[in-house]
Amino acid sequence: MTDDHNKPVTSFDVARRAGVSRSMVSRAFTEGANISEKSREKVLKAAEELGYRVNFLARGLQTRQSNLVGIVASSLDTPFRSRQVRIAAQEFISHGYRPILLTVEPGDDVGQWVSVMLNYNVAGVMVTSATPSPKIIQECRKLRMPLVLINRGKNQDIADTVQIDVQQAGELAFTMLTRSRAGRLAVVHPQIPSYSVTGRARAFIEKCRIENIEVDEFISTSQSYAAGYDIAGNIGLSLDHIDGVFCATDLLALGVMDRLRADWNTRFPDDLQVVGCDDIEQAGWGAYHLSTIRQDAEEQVLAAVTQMLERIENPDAPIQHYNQRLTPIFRKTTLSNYD
Amino acid sequence: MTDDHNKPVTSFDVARRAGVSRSMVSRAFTEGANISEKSREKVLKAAEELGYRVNFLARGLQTRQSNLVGIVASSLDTPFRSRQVRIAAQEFISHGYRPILLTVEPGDDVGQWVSVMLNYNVAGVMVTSATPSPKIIQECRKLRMPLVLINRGKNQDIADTVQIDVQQAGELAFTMLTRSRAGRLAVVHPQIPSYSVTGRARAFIEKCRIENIEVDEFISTSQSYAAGYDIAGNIGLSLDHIDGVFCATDLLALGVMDRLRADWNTRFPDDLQVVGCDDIEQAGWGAYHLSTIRQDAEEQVLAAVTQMLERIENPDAPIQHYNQRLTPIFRKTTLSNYD
DNA sequence: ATGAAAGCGCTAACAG
DNA sequence: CTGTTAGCGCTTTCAT
Repeated sequence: MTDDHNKPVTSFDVARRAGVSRSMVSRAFTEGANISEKSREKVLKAAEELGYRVNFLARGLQTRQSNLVGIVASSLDTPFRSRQVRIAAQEFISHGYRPILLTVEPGDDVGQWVSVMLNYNVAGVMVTSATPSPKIIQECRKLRMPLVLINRGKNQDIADTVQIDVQQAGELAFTMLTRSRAGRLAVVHPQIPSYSVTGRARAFIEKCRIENIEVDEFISTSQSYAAGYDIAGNIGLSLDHIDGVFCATDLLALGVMDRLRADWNTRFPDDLQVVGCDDIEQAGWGAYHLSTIRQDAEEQVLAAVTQMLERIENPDAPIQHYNQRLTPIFRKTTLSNYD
Repeated sequence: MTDDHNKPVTSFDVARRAGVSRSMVSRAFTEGANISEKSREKVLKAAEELGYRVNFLARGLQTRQSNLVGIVASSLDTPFRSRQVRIAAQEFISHGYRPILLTVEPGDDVGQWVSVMLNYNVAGVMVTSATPSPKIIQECRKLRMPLVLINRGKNQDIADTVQIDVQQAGELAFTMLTRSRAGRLAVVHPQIPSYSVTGRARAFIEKCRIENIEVDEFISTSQSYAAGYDIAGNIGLSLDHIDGVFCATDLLALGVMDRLRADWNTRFPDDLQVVGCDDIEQAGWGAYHLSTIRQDAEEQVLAAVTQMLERIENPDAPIQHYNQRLTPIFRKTTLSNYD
């Protein structure tokens, strides 16, 4: 090994050592290329010895397609989101794509990050965070860059989307809460509007209105556990006339429960029924046994990945919207189930 | 707009429309390049009109450096891991790097993924999952590819690492548990060995031995909540002669607590003291108030990113090991604190 | 089956 | 300050 130079080894080096042309080493690393088994082995051997690796970026430049995809996500350290991202990454990888992960912090402009992705020639980008501006969505469309939005509503029919059926979510929550005993309801949802979480709360309120049930509205500062814990300070004050509460997010529900237990010794479901939404892992933990509405992360992400793959395949296909159905999960914070 | 062809627009197109050379458009997009304000604006305008974006991959090919980095992580949907990854991604991004996220699934070969990163000319890779084989670590070193390992132990002094002080962790757990009343201890840790989690359990046991305190060992199937819940079935049987238990992971501790409460009506800390490790968000939740040993994810990841940046800067610097100190967090599952 | 040559989109070195 | 030239590492016609 005299050639331990610092220069990265290129196909040229391999070609020389194998005594063939650069084309041959390219072929040796290309599935189903026109090359004899003998030559291929010769090349592979030389490559091995030299520690050669195909430079995918250069390859992409030539073939005019990269197998990079973008994932832009916010609140990555939140149970539901991290689940989504894990599945998405895994799924992309299993399809031969490599995900670039761009995390959105509060105050960031999502569009900016989507825009950055464009610089990397990604095959497509999936966003599960705040909604990018119509402008950037337009730009993606113009550049024929596949873009799929998760739980951002059908954005003016301009991008592929996967979203939960917010209507169904609201109605499900209502039914779960009122099935056993009608009552005086409440809902807690975050102040900052967002398609899916504000949407389900709105739908719930609407349903109450239709059914002529009074509903108190509690606005939390965010959709976190801490926010639930905080707002529960107010809920506690209304405990005497509230039967059941729908928390727009499991995390919110968990915070609410802990605060109520701590300050008012509330028992669930006897003193208060509660229903969450998402079905994060913690909802099923023994300390909570939260009844909730399951939003199947796997189904959701798989649908999104499929949409993206299809659009990469056929950029001119009509826009798709996948409306995800929800499942009620009866655990121990509601009085009875449907049977 | 007659030129709405499908062809992606290149610097050549922009150059022509702006009436300058390709070099000029390159300069226009390069920080601190030698170009007049007037020309730059002309180029920028043309670029804007055409919807031009610099192709970073091509740029990287030329400048022989990409601003891509790799993150390989397992169990991404776990509280601590997702926190690490969020911080890492955020940190890399803020330094101008774009992280490619490769998730490791059980049974995967970590080395394979590190290897894949090499194809993308990443500036470096951070791994927080199972330990890659010495072989791949060697290869990275040979290719002068910066590699930093989090909580994988000092791998034969062959890669930069950041890890917790397992010794301190074990001793801290011991002290937290025995400070108020000496007793009969137990430890639960997963079967599958891993540097940091097995390490802290071993250190705890060792400390008990030195101090002449008996310690029961419970082996769980993994480090998850569910595994803790399961193994607590056995712990329950020994409840009469155990005072305190150290769970190698917060998640494990939470599972243990829930099971013990459900089946034996155990009260913490009165019936049993418990100490976890990591300090995930859930440890602080009202249903648990788990006393634990904090492993500061932010500090840890920042240290790792810094190591990597430094190595990119200077590939030949001596290997670094960052030994992270731990902090005891006294909540309500231990009897008293240090004061 | 193999090699020569052209070129993907970009930047850097060199003239002017 | 600007244009010309020469590649970065790779794949791909097109001949042979």
